[in-house]
Amino acid sequence: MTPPPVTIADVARHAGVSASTVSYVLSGKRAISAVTREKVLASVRVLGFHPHAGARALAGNRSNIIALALPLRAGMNVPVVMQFAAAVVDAARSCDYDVLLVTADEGAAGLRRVAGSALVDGLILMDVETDDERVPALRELSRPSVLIGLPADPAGLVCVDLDFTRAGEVCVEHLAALGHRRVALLGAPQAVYDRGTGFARRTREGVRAAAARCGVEAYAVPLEPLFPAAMAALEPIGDATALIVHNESALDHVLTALRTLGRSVPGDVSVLAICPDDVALAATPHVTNVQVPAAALGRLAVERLLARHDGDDVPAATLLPPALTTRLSCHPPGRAVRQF
Amino acid sequence: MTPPPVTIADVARHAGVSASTVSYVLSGKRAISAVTREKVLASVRVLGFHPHAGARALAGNRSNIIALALPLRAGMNVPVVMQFAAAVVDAARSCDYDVLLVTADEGAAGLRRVAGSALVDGLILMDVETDDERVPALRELSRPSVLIGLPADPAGLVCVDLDFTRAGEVCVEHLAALGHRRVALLGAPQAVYDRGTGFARRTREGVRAAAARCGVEAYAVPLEPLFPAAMAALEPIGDATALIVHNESALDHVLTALRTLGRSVPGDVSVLAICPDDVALAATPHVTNVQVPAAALGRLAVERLLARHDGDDVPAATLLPPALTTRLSCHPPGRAVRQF
DNA sequence: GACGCCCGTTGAAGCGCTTCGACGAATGAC
DNA sequence: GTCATTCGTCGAAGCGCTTCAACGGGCGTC
Repeated sequence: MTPPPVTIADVARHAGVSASTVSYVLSGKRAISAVTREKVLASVRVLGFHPHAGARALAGNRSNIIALALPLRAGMNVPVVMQFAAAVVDAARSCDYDVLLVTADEGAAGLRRVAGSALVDGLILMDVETDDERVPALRELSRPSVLIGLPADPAGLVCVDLDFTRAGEVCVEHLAALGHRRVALLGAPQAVYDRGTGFARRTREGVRAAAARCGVEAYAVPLEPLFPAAMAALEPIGDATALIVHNESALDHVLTALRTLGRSVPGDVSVLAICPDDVALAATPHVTNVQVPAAALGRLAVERLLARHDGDDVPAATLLPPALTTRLSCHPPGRAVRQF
Repeated sequence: MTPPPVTIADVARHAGVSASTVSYVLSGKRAISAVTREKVLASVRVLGFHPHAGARALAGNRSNIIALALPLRAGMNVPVVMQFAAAVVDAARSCDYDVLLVTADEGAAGLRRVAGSALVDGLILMDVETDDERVPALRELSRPSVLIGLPADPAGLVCVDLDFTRAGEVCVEHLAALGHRRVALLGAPQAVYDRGTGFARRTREGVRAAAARCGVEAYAVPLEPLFPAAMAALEPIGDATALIVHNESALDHVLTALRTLGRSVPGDVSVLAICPDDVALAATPHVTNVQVPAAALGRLAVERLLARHDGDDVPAATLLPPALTTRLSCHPPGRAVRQF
């Protein structure tokens, strides 16, 4: 019923060369004459040869798989996680790597398992918490790893992330320059802060630091991504003239809540978001935002990982500078603006 | 720097037995005396032995990995996809399988690659389109596959899904029983219908069929998951007394839009959703819903796949019957209800 | 014209595991 | 007491690939 699988020996026979020649053609690790190469490639095509992944991993001592540890728990900022995942898969595939999905539930044991069994050549972790049990485990693994995020103690680890502290500062500086003196940070759900997730806290610290520096009064309010929660969150900060929303699932709800309260954007309130560009552009009006560069970070993580796997050394931490894109949702305070 | 990996031979030596005995202890495929077993297991523990995945795959002719093909494209109903992914990973892990992430971008070639190279023992596909190029490819693969969803021509394939046709019918029947005579289906974004995604169309057909049968007038409107889109969608269906929302990302926006228009739920309009329970419970008021059983489907897909891999034969298609949970958002039409 | 070199190719040795067939010891039947 | 069985263990073969060392033939050099 199923045809017997094609092996490298079949290809070799068909092309009239040895198996090692086929291997060298495919890997390019040795010079092969053009004529032989073509013969071999033709046979590969004709026979539909796919090298056996297990055999390759065994002999070559590399599986060409990387593990991606994702927080699949409910309540995560799901679309952004997906963007990261897509970026990682994309970047990995372009380097001929596949991606093994590992959930955070499996914890450190799961990482030890996939690394210890040589199932993967390296690991990428997302959403690492301040006191994540997996962080010490990573240091003892026989495979390299890269974190997307910044744990409390990044010693001995390679991390990439957006510079959220700076992002918080940039937001405040932008608003301060426009003349705002009272701003509110609408952040992640409370649970995310409690969990000690780095990016949420760092943004908050950046906001506070820049506010102090710029003579701006700053509130910080956690926020569930639901309309009633957005309404409730706006209550205690009624006098803020600008909002920084660091919660992409809630952005639209915040805008709706403002509309419901009869406060126009940017006429009465300026709104600034830390979110992916597509979210900022899907909102009405288009929201000035600091981009969360999921694609760039995913790609960078893969690059760093493969570089480490090849024995190159790489910077311990790379924090991408935030980029603020001005759109239609921010204005100086205190003067209503006509919409065009 | 990195200690040399522990092999089965090391364990055998340490335990004073042969390598095959270790293998049999670990696989349980042959009777082993209790005393030997304990000795071996102790050595495994002491040495921290993890069998080499590649070697195991090569010798055992099974990788213990399944591929999960996900639509990582933007605009998908992301949280539900995540729920499915989590369920699949969970179920797979509980059977000692790992999950390889394959994106829809890779298309049929990607599936051929992972199956052809024996990287995976089987494949699970989500979000298959009506004329998906991958469907014919699946039939020729040397590995079993299971679809979550129902393609136009499921011949020769194993599929599991919610019975969305029936779900649409159940919604209309429920509303008809309450006395509603004009209902509107607020569905997926237009692009999803255009793409020919099965579940969206089947729901619509179910709604239409049941409406005709029950003497109910039914509109069907596609819907983007944004507040302004929700507002716009409500306009042409102002006289409907009940809404069926089959778009979980838009549910909250629809409720907000109704509130904005001064129409109370369920006083003026009944709202019924096809969505996961947690989404229905997060809304205000809690929304009567037909559950999308992501966890059950994910688990079922894995079970079916592994059964096929073991050579058992399994039903070609399994459509789970929809379950409607009555909450607070539906009432008979035409009489405003006081909120308690 | 002989020598050494390099290029393209090959055979063979593993990589670490599973599994088959075989073997010795212990057990039960008669 | 002998013979057939069963049980627990072992040795060896082999899964399909990569890679090393080696080899033969063409070339340039003197």
